[in-house]
Amino acid sequence: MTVPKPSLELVRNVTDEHILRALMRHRRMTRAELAVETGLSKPTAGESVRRLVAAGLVADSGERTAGGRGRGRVGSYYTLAGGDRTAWAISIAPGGVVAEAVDVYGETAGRAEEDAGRTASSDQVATALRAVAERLAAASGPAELAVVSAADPVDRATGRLVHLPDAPFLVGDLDPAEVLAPYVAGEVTVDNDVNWAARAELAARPGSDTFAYLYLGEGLGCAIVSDGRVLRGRHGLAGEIAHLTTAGPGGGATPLIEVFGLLGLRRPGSTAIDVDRLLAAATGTGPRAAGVRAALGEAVRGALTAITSLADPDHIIVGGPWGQDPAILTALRDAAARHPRGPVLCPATVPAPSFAGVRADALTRLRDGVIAAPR
Amino acid sequence: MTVPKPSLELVRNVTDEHILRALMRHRRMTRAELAVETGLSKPTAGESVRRLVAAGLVADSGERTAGGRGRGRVGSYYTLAGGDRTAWAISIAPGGVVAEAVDVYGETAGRAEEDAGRTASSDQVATALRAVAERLAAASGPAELAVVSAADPVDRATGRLVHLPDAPFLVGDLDPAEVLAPYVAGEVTVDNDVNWAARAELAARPGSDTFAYLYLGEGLGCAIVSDGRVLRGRHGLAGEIAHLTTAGPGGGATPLIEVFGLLGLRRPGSTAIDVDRLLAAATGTGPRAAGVRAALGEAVRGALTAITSLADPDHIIVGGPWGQDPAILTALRDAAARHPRGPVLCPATVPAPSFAGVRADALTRLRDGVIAAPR
DNA sequence: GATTCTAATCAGGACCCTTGCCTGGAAAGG
DNA sequence: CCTTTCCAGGCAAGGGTCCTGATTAGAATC
Repeated sequence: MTVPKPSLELVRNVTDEHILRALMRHRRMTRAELAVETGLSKPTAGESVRRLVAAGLVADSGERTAGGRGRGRVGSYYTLAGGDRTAWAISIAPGGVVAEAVDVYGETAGRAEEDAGRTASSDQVATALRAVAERLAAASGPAELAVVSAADPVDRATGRLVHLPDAPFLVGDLDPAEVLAPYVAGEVTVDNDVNWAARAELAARPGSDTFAYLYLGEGLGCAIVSDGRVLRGRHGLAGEIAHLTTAGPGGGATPLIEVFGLLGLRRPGSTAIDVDRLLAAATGTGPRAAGVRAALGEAVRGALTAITSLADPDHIIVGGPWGQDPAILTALRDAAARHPRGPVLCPATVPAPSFAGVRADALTRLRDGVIAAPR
Repeated sequence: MTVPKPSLELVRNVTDEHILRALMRHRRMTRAELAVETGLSKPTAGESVRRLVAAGLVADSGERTAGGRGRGRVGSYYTLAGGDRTAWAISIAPGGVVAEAVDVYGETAGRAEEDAGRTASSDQVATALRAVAERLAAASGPAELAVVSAADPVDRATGRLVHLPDAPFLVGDLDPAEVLAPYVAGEVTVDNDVNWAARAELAARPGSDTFAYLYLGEGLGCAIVSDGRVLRGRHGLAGEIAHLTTAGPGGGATPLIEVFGLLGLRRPGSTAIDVDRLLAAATGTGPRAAGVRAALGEAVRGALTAITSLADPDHIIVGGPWGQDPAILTALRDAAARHPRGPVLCPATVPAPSFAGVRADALTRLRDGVIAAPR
């Protein structure tokens, strides 16, 4: 039964939710201001505040109105009781860890970063994550919950980073939830960085809710957003395109990731793409660079075709260090134009997109947690 | 603002919805039975019935309880006032048109079929559709709404069948909504038959909400279901896999649909696959048939890889006249096993799946229309 | 000190749901 | 034939929630 039982509790909860969300937007408000903000009557708003104070979700801040405002009776400012609780937004990449603590008002309550060097082992990354959590906990207390972006495929059920055979594995073997457990009271949500980037672009472009996000960097990734939802798949591995069949340099059917091996653009002793070498080889005006760009275009075209065929996006956002390079992007556009339903490619717009995505989700979850609190 | 304004009207609407849905499940009920069924109190249920009768949504059927039931006071049986209104579920395929009228109770109020011959033109199909609508309207009155399955790609915005370049186009140029307009009062919903088949499989397998459906017949189609939702894409063309890059008979990168041309398995003068010839060529024990099966397996493997990479389904359901052939399915399984994240293939289980899908959707929409009626 | 202005509260009324009790009417049993 | 049993339906009271409109409380201004 999807429809709730009719009851007055239902409508009361709706009222309380309006009050709580208004306090999230404005930090401190009097009963009268709350009534105006929510559109409720003054007595109703006042009664809801009384309930919420009794439940411990809202507190009289002690501050009084007056002082320059009007000359009327002093009003009491109310605030959320758990206003100092925070959610953590964390980005884990091979280069290091970035974390921010956000409060229910959406403000940053703390920030910590830890460099891990370009070729860090998974142990080093775990250590960096632990150090960041330690500092953040010291600065702004433990977290209610954490939302994590990782530069590797993430198992949806466990939140662990997983290694797909022969695909780039950048951060390495890691269970963020386990590392963060001492510092986080509630749930730790983990997802792939490309999915978070796609969610950030989704939030940044209202009215555009069906697109794909193609990430071209050390690793290859793709996120599909359809009707405002990110496709995750059974194991959370949707968009792991390394093994997609495409056209290799010789025209033969080749898995996408192997094309970079054939072109000599994978980092030696690693599964990752060597971005620096790729940029050096593919940019410039010579015929050799043009040849590399054409080969990359052909290879990526297979991925674009698959995305277009299966997901029918309105456009494909291309992000990542070499995908956004102007010369390469042009080569990709040329290749895409040779397909009947060639997609529109556009560069990513949100800076630090995956971090923006986790941060927004952390805030949403923190706020929803307050609304869902028993009362 | 996603949360509704708190009001008592909200809770009253919830009550009325419970009463209406109970009457959809049980056809006729007394006030007392409704109270038990909905979990509401007798006065509340009775009051809701009074409101709904006044609004014309519910009617006293005239029937009285008594007669064998208990020995108590006679009760009045109430029924939905619009119980004779119907929604149409229609399947349009090159072979012909099948349509059913369903009422709010989920029962079939009428059925009509019209054969159109194997190689019907789009005009002939339109004529068949009109004839079916005519007969259905004569038998059970005009429809509140219609839900249509078509064996071609469907433009999401307009509901028209669209012709993608060089892809099979089976039914032909047709706007079902226009043909049905004289017979249908409300909305005409059109979608691809493979999407409907996937929705039917989704309903048939509770607990399994992330899979793909691959249709292998005269046309090629694919539906992706993730977290219980069918991926439709910007134009409704998600899953149109004809141009997917795959491995051709010679090992070169080839669009999927062209493989059938290279193998000589497309119907002459048409863009469709010749299923009979394909089955004749690919089944049997000789080495030639095994070779064809291997080529088909390699070609389809590209599609399976793309689906697995992009959508990460739990399993891939294979349907369609030649996809379900045991020998071919075995060849597909062999090919899939050569992929690192090789998907589990299983044959379709729902008979007449796309019709089951439209029928269920028509019923849902008809019922939702009753609930949403002004009162 | 009177006036003005605003926050908070009070009073009254309209709904909506629930529990509990009562009424009407028909079958079953003596 | 009369009484008992049983059940649909209705009535009344009580608890909640919301709203409008009026009133009180307290501080700044004149």
